[in-house]
Order: sequence, then structure tokens, then C-alpha cells
Amino acid sequence: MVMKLNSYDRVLLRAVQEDARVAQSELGERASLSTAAVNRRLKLLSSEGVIERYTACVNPKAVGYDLTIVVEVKVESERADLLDEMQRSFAACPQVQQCYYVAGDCDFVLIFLVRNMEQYVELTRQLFFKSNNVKSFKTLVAMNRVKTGMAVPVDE
Amino acid sequence: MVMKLNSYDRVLLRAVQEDARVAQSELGERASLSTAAVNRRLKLLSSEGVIERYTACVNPKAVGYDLTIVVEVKVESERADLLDEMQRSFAACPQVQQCYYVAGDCDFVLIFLVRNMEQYVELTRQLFFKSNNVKSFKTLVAMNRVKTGMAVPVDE
DNA sequence: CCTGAAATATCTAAAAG
DNA sequence: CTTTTAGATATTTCAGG
Repeated sequence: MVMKLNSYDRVLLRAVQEDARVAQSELGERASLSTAAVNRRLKLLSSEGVIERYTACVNPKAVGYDLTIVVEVKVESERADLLDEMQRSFAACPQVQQCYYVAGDCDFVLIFLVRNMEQYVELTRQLFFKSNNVKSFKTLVAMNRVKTGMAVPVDE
Repeated sequence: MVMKLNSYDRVLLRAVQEDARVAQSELGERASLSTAAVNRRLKLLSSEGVIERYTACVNPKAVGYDLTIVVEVKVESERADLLDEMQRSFAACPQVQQCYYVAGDCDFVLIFLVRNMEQYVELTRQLFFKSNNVKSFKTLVAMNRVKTGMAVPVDE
């Protein structure tokens, strides 16, 4: 599960997280590596699961998704089967961008991306009221997406 | 700011969010479009800012980042200059993966990705205690990353 | 808005040091 | 790890409907 990374790999990982479209020849220059070596290492990083996938980052506003909402959910029962079912329904909802099962003073943190408040309200009905296992939830409306992304620090 | 999307664009956006490495010829087949048309539309989507960038998704565990922590921060003062300075310092920290400025019962929601608790504690000192504008913060440790990513729904 | 063909560029794999 | 080579793929441009 944990691949041994050398310092070339680290340079590559930082670079492709920032911009996955830079040519391998260009990556080679930055990492002081041949193009062939870059190719080999990137492929290895993918096959070892260090790089999980490549994706395009879409600007939510550009497709009419203007509202980001963070929600804290408390559950009624911690029964495993009920929690599993909740997680499945959360994960299956396209407007739930992220979901974390947490320890602390709530049980789930969800990040919604919705078109408007109406859509959010409708989704809370579907996801929270229907399940009968949500004790309460707290809504935090984002005024500013200060920092977004899934970038992973690669240090050393 | 808002580009008019046709139904080809929507198919393309869904596809490249899932996997940015599919060939344009393959995308063309899926969208019933020529390769050249796919190329042109993707380039347009980028230049119009609909697609912000392309990125590699790195598995945090594979690089030793095993802990995801959600933090709610309450501030002392809402003075604009103080808030700006906080946002800058949060955004500048590589272990702060995401940061939202929110309305509701706290002011900021941060998502940390850290190696271990020690690192988290150290970062809270730097980011929260130094600023002198953090009234309190609440730590939620993720037991399960149920759903992650920055995927944006593209409907219609 | 589209297509199809031609020209480039990039990636991949193999061979050899 | 390197370089070089060569062939397969992918991207981009261009002419034209």
C-alpha cells in the first residue's frame, strides 16, 4: 500500500497535482530527469495507487452551482447497518460533494454543492428526514470558498 | 462568466471529471462528436473558465498523510483586515486542504490533511493561537472519508 | 455549429550503456 | 538511472460544408 517514493517522485507529484497536462518532457526538465524516466515513474505511481486518477476541475458557478453549504449531522442511532445505509445515500447524491464520518460533537460532515436554497432544502428532506436516523443537523452557508481542492502535501 | 453549455459540453464535462485521460476520439464516440469538435469544445471550456484546470488525484495515505480533520473556527473580531489575514494564512498552509468562510454558528470551516495528531496540534498553534483572532475551534476527526473529490454535478 | 484529413506533438516501449 | 530510436496514439490545425 505504501510505495517508496524518491525525491524525483515528489517533484512529479507536486507538479501533476498542480497541472496534470504539462508534458513529460517539461516535467523531466523540472525534475532533472529524462522523459523516459518521467514516463516510467508516472506509470508506476499510477499502478501503485499513489496517483488515483486524473480529473478536470470544473468551476461550479459556470454550470449554475453557486452555493456551497457545509452541514453537520448528528445521528439518532450508531447501529452499523443504519450508518452504512446513510453513508450510501449521502455518497450517491451528486450534490453531496464530500462526506466525512467523524468523531467529535457530530457524526457526519457533508459539503453540498447546490444551485440554490430550494434545492438544498429539498435534498435535506430526502437525505435527512427520510432516513429517520438523523437527530439534528446544522447548516453553514459558505460566503467564500477560500481554498478548495484535494491537493495532498508532498514533503521532504 | 457563464458560458452557454450545449448538451455535448455536458457529456464532456461529466466524462473529464471522472477521467481526464480518456482520448478525445473516445470522448467523441461517447458524445457523438468528431475528435476535432471535442478538441475545440474542451479548449473553449478551458478558455472560458468552465474547466479551471486538470489535476492528478493523489492518495493521501500513499504519501503518509493519514489523518483528515474537520475544524470549525470562531473568530473574535470580524474586522475585514483581520479576516483577510486569517484567510491568507489558512490558504497558505499546505495541510489546509480546504477552507470555507461561512455564515452560521461558526466563521470558518477548515479541512486539514495531516500526518498525525502532533502535526495537527502544531498547526493549530501556528494558525489559531498566533493570530489572536480565534475565539475558539472545534476539532472533528474523520474516521472515514465517505466521499471525497471536487466533482461538480452537470445536469439537464 | 459541424466533419475529415493532414501536420504536430506526445507518449510508450525497447535496446543498449 | 541515462540516451536514443521507432512506432503507436493523441492533439491540433486547417480547409470546407
